[in-house]
Amino acid sequence: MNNTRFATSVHILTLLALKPEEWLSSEFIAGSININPVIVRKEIIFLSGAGLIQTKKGKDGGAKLNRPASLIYLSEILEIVHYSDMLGRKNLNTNPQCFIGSQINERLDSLFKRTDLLIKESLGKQSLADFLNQF
Amino acid sequence: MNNTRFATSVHILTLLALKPEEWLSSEFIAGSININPVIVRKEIIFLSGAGLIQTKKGKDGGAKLNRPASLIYLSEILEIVHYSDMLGRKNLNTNPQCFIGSQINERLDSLFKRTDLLIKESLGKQSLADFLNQF
DNA sequence: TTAATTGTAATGTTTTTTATTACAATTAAA
DNA sequence: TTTAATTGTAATAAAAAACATTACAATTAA
Repeated sequence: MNNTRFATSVHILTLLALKPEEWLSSEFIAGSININPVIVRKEIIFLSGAGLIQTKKGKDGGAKLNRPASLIYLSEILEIVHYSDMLGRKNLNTNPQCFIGSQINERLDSLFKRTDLLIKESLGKQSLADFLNQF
Repeated sequence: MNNTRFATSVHILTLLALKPEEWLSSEFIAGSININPVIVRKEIIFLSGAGLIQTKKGKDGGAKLNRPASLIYLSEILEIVHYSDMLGRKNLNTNPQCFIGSQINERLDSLFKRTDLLIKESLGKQSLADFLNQF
């Protein structure tokens, strides 16, 4: 993947972790990341769907953490933003009549999956609180 | 990253590893991957620049491995395609007046670098020959 | 009743990635 | 010497992905 979704989600959650009692608005969060509030709201929907945060509509609404930052792991964030195939994309349409072309995507798949798992295991040891404590 | 460069390079090298004595043309290789030959030639330039393969111009020219596949590691390929920030991109332009916004990219950088290193170490244990042997 | 906010859709813009065309330079072989 | 095949390279086009923007209904608090 080559987008900013992981960085954006981590940023959102770090802000929420810093003020666990407050409802932070998408406008405020967007101002910290310096991106459009709609992008933040869309990302927040995923985080909320995964149970990491809760949101409140209407005046003085916003988002806040649903559990302590010490119980939120970076691996969860990675899963929420659908990161996989960290080593890139495969060439679809490889030649089915070629010995290599016909099988390479299965082999790459296996390699990619093992690599993704390695990263997830590593991020599974790092909590949002750990991350925030580095500031 | 969200491109096919790693997959393409591995594909090229796997074909070369299968026929270590032959000069394979970009046209032939492109036919196996099913992409444009110019893309293959461009990728080959990087592989050649890194010393993994050699090329021969003119009629009956092409590319072949420069060392045994058992001495080529997947980590080298990763480096050649300039993969880094495997966890994605950062939001540049974060708010310098925000406690989080002003520091998050340093923290993410550190996290991203550690993650990249982990992957490189893992791929450093897998040779091209190992990969080909799975076919 | 008003103001602030989320949720969502629709559309537009920018950036990244891949493909295509073209051709000079090189090399092998007829 | 001529021909054919090939790399190396540039320039441009097309396609895909990512991000931004606008708009507004629904909701909520004050």
